[in-house]
Amino acid sequence: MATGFFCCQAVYDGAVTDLTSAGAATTPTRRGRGEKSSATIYDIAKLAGVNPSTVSRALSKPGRVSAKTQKIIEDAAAELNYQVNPFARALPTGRTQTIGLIVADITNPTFFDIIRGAETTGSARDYTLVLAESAESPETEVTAARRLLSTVDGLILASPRMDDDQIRALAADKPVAVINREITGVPCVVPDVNKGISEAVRSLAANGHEKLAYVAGPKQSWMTARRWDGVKAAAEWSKLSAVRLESSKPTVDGGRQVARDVLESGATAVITYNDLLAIGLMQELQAGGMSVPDQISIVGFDDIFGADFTTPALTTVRSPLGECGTRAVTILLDMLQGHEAPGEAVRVETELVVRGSSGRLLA
Amino acid sequence: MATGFFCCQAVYDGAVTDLTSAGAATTPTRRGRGEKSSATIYDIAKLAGVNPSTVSRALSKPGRVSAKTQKIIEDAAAELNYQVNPFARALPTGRTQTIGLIVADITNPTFFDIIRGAETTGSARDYTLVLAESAESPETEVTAARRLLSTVDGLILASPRMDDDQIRALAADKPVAVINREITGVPCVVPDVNKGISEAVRSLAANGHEKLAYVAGPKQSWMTARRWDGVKAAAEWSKLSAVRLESSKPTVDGGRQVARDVLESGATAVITYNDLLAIGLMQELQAGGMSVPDQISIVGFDDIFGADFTTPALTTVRSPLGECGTRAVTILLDMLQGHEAPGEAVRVETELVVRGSSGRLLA
DNA sequence: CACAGTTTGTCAACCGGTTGCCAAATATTG
DNA sequence: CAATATTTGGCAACCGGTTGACAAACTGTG
Repeated sequence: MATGFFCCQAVYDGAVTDLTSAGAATTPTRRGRGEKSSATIYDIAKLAGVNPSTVSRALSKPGRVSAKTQKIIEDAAAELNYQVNPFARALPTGRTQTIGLIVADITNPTFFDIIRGAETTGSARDYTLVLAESAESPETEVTAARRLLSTVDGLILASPRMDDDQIRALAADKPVAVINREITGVPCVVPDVNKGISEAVRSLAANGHEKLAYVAGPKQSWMTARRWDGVKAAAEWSKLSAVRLESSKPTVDGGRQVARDVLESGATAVITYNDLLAIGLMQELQAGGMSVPDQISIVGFDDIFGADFTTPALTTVRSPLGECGTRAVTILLDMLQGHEAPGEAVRVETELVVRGSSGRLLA
Repeated sequence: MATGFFCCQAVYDGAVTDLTSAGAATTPTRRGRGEKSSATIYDIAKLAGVNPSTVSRALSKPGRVSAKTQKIIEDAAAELNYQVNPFARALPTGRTQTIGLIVADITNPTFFDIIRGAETTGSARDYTLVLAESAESPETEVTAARRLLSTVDGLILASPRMDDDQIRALAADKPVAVINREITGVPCVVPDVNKGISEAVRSLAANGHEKLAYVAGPKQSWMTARRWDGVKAAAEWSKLSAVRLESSKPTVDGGRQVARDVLESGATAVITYNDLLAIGLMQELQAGGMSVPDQISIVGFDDIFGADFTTPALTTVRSPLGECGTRAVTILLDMLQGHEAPGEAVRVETELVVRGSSGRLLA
């Protein structure tokens, strides 16, 4: 039952540290064992000759005190190098200036951009990000979410593994935004796969492919179904046949393992649930003597870090994951300011990034 | 610099939410439906028929209350689904059960493993990780560190960019651990590059290489100097000549740009400051018609995610970054329990991972 | 059974801000 | 200039736990 939180708002910076006590009253603060004690609004009040509540108002309620006292108080705060104590502030108000983000796997590169997008957007609006990992387990995820929820102002779930009702329960408590999944009644940000997928399928069709395979991801992933739907529809439209293959896990290793099935399927073009599968698949096929893209074209999904490290570099449907993070934070912070949550899921565009792993069939 | 906006009218909610006008003496928390409003120790005290302070002791000071009341209180807590309010606890004690981690760049894969190691080790001991990014800027880093420091129990700096004295100043305030850099007086965890580097250089020498180039990283990186020292020493020992080349930035792109200098240097084997440089360099050399490793061998550093996506896969000196994260957290938590900080820097071993990008010279 | 020594629970004072309420100070108006 | 409206600052009660001091309830002993 670890709990974490925190916040920070560092408004007053600039003055040098201590050493200049200017000895007026008595040395005010002393604390338990940490030598360094930061100034409190009481110290400021004493220095400025006003009441602590006036200090509080001056520093948080703009316009509530006269410009004159405002100035006096700000000067005193600067001199004492004052920083609000986030805990003291959070206790009565419940506001923590913090948002939580839960991802399934910290080391999965898919989430890197989401994390960064969220962090950047959050700190631009003076919110701090607290990160937690669910280790791909729905149970851990629920626990982490509950835990986090009590210490943050809002929560973002990226590709959550728990079920819809659990998410709705969380959302009933505090603002929640979901990335990479659609749940009615909860604000969601999802990449709209259709554009990217149709571009991919059309490009494959134009290169002479007729038989397409889709390598699916984890069963409990909402996205794997959406992507398969998209591939099926686009293939139909382009008059290609499409077959769905299952992978054991959505990793490089899973991609290697599915290579056999891919060959057996007779498909000449493959779209995978994510880039890791595509990379593993490509490695295994190449190891078996196949030439990519001359004999088989491979298209990944997401455009993760490293997708262009391969030879040939991976063609992939890019999901704007950073934007997803940004959007989710924006929605959340807007909700915290009293805005309505968007009724519809927010959709962000995907697009095909053509690199070397897809092309004309030479066989 | 106006930070806090006025909002929030959520006052001490006595009984605003629901319709139970009632209005008897004291009915602070109603718990008609599930775990909506979190229970406090006062609720538990009432239910268990004891004083709140007894509840507090039962829940945090093991052995301070009798086994009998302990049991009663625990049952009551369980029934009310009690969770401590971290803010309320942090206020008087200053302890937050939280540690901060500052990295230069969230999207730099070098840090992924550090983050994961720290997160895992931390949550195993009931600490939560708070992540901040310095965006490679020393100033941002100092600000972030100061800000974080006031809200966490301890701080970890991974590859810090600020200068030694600033770090010491932080460390004077609260426990601080540093990764990837050595600073006297501050607990540090650093990969011991010597073993990995000598393995690499010896392997290159054994493959017939005589002229070695080292592609350096950012000037302000402490590690780039250490690695160059290691390469120089090992080269001397193995009777190779070694030349140092500068890169513009430690990224794939920086690696591409340095390819010219590498060719001009006449070296047949290259060790780079990190894997990204190695990957970029390899891409550029291959694009120019060079064959790796037949004409030139490339050895990276760190063994980041994706280092084996390349063709040939990258030979690299692996730094156990996850272990660095783990160790740093362990040191920090031990310090928080009153242990002494280790006097010497903690060294973790590096090792050569031989893949396809290094080998015998055929030219 | 009285008495000193231990446990165990209670009281009350914090930690550092926030905010409803009220009175004093100031501004506006007839 | 008096009367009323509006600011502005102070008081004090919180938020939910922690902890030192102390008394009541037990324990063991002579």
